[in-house]
Amino acid sequence: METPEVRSNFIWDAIDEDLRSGRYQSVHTRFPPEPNGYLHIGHCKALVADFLTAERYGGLTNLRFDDTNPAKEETEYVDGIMADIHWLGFDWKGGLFFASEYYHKCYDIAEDWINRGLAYVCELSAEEVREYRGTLTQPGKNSPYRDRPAAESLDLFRRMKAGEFPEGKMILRMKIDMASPNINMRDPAMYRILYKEHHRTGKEWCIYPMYDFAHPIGDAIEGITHSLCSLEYEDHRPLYEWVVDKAAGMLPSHPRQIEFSRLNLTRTIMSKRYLRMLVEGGYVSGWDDPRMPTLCAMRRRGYTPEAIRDFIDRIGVAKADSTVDLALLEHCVRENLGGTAPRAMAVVKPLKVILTNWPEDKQDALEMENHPDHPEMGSHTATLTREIYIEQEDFMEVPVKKYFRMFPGNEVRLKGAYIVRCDGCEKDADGNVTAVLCTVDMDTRNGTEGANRKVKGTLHWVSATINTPFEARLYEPLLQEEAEGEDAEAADKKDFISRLNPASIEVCHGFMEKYLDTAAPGDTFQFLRIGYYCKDTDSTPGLPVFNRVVGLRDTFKKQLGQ
RNA sequence: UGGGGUAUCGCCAAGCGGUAAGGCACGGGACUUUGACUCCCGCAUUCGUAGGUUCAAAUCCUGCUACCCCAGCCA
Repeated sequence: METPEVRSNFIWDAIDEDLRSGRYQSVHTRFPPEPNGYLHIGHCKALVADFLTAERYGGLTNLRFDDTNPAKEETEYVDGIMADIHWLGFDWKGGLFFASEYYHKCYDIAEDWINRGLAYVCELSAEEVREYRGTLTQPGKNSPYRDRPAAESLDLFRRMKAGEFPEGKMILRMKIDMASPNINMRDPAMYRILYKEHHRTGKEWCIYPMYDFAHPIGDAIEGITHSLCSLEYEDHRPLYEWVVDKAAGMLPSHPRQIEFSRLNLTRTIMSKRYLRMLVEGGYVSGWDDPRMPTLCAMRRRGYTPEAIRDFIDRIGVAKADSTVDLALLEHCVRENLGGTAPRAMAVVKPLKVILTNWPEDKQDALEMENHPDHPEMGSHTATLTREIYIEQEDFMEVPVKKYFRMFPGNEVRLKGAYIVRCDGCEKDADGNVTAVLCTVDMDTRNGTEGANRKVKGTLHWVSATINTPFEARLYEPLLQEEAEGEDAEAADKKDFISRLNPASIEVCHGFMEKYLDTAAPGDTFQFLRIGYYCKDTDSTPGLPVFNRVVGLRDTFKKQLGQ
């Protein structure tokens, strides 16, 4: 066994240096989602980076919900996110926390800063604050409230907390530098008034700390050493440092923020805002609709945690903006499933075949291996009868060139059974093929000498009398058409919806082997030639539902120029 | 036109002064009771660009260019 080489990255290089220089003695990370939606594939990159980084250095990772905006957050998401992290195989050994647990600490620091002249209550309106902030090229100007006495700010701040003022009336601001070329340093807001019930603290507070204040404080309280985040926070880093510095006396650690590029996947919607629109607009059945790029949806669709982690491992971590080809994700899924999923036969789009020389009542129980490379996975029985179903696409009355499945005059092998010759077909009044007629070569039963004869094609099949009907859902992930043209980014809600692939779901009524009756929700099988299918965890008793995870590579279609 | 970043094969990504890893995709071939899988073979004389330093540069220096992020009382 070769030990897969764990590739280093620039973050680990930086941490190696921090450890070498003595800046830190250990490593402690945190994964800080805001509970305002479910985790999607894009979050996995940060999640894996946080957990694996700590693991690499023998440290721990905290799960901290960044719940500082009660207007958008809900308990449902907290529970969902925790379930998803566990499903991926990670555990917050460092502990479970909520930014809201630090409200009191944040408040104390705020009062301290007011007293030290580092913060002040500003009564400018939101519009005025924007005007005073200046622009990208012009410096801002000081708020007229900037130099009010600390005692005055303190009094106002306490009354803000007491609920004496309406939302928007005033905010608490850090006193940094209104002329800074970095806009984030122009006296950023620390606290705003919000009469919203918080999913954890209820009505206890009517003032809530902003991310730029609460996040570094939370990191420092928890003793985080390396605070990993995405690139857009790069110019918040000086602010992060400022907050940690000013609060140093009241907090145990001085964490370091390191940024890396977030994951983008070709044609995949990776914005919580848009995903929320799909859910709330009823375009999908929910966050776990198998067409969604959320983890809960991918799980339901049959993606494995192993495949996703392998994918994240392969894309690497760097600082360049990048968009990873969806094909890589699908490759990882196929590779993982190909080696582990039991094989089974099911016909998704059935076409009846009558074995004309097969006795009416004859049943032949054939042994089918569960996996060609893993004998230890055992085998099961499939029963051949006079009438069977094959896939519609496996028969052509008039074959195209290089077609070596079933057509009149051609011989094919029924997987694990016999070689049959196609003699013709029956049609209805409209000319549609209703049944195909074949003759079985009785000397070619699987396992006998005669079976060693070579034929070009092999087809999967299901008995027409001994089977279980099921519903196959061929989900395609919701993908966006590549937005072309100059106005590509001006995609408003309408454009966004209209650019989604329309035929992203196809429901088929097929037949599967009895063997599949024993499948448990979540079990995935490779249906011969037609792809990987997962028993839907959402299926109800009765008609079983299998979702397609991902299709097989189809070189056949390419050869035919389709 | 302020500030912060990034530029290595179609897509990711190693490389950290000594003469371009790897994966995906793609092309060709072998094998095949899944046209899958597997297996071979091919795929950057060149690292955004123009100069400079050096025996030697993707790696150092300088100047350009392109793209991304920032003007929420969101995170």
